[in-house]
Amino acid sequence: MTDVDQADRFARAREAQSVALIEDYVEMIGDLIAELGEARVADIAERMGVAQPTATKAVSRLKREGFATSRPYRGVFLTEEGAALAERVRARHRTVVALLRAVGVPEEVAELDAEGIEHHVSEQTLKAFERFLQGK
Amino acid sequence: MTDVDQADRFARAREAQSVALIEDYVEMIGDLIAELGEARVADIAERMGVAQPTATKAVSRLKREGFATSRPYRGVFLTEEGAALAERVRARHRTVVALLRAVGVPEEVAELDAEGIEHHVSEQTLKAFERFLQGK
DNA sequence: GATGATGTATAGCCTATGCTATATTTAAAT
DNA sequence: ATTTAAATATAGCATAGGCTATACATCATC
Ligand SMILES: [Mn+2]
Ligand SMILES: [Mn+2]
Ligand SMILES: [Mn+2]
Ligand SMILES: [Mn+2]
Repeated sequence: MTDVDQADRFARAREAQSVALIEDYVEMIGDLIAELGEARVADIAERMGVAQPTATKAVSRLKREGFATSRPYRGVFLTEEGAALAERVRARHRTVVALLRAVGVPEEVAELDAEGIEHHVSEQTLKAFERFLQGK
Repeated sequence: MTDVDQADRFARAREAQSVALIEDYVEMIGDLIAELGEARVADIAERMGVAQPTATKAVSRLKREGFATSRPYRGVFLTEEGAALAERVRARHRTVVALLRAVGVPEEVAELDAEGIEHHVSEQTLKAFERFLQGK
């Protein structure tokens, strides 16, 4: 393998990382809206396990990147794009957990590890996981 | 699932991320030493796909955390702890690639995704992967 | 051994993601 | 309607990880 190839891999992993937080926030805001009818910054912060100003800042980024909207002192909403991303991320999360379970990982551990793994599973790998799960 | 549980998961994923760069650097420095007899900052930078000062800064962190040693204008060396980490990381990387291949992921894609996934695979999941691979 | 090329370190900058402390707004209670 | 409590925003700080430009050291070459 050439140095450039490997450098590309690392660059890809770095990029995935930068997207990971967005994905987790968007998915989780979707959960809150589904469960409680709205997503308040305080709830977002509590579920993410971060301080409230950290959540506020994250929401700013989601807005800047077009995944969410909000007005001062009001709840947070997902744009169409945000809702679509949340759906994709949620489905992928489920598939990753199912794959881990299928190869013998205990449920608790599968859920734990999936939270990180999911962000590095490409479309191709996801498809392979789905085929594998069906063929069982 | 309680909010605290989920918050813990996210916290764990964040922690894994913070360790990920260290793991990649240490593994790669080990590769360089094995291949070239030494690891120079310039080579580290090239393989990581980052600028040279970025690699220098990373090496500083490795030293600070006890995984590497170096003297100004000389190569970088792994401590015992660093070499042990490199070995663990390399083995885990291989296992993750093997598991992906075993469930039908093409080799190229497996290598690409593994570079990110590996850092979120717990000991328990790794053991499950190994059992699954043996039982085939 | 002087010189030029190469490698490394340092300075200074940026963005992302955390935090605490505090101001401000909204909502609830009296 | 006030007052109080709760939620949110903002200010200011820290660390990690990027970058470019530049100073400095080492190594070859002549
Ligand atoms: Mn996640
Ligand atoms: Mn998830
Ligand atoms: Mn990696
Ligand atoms: Mn690796």
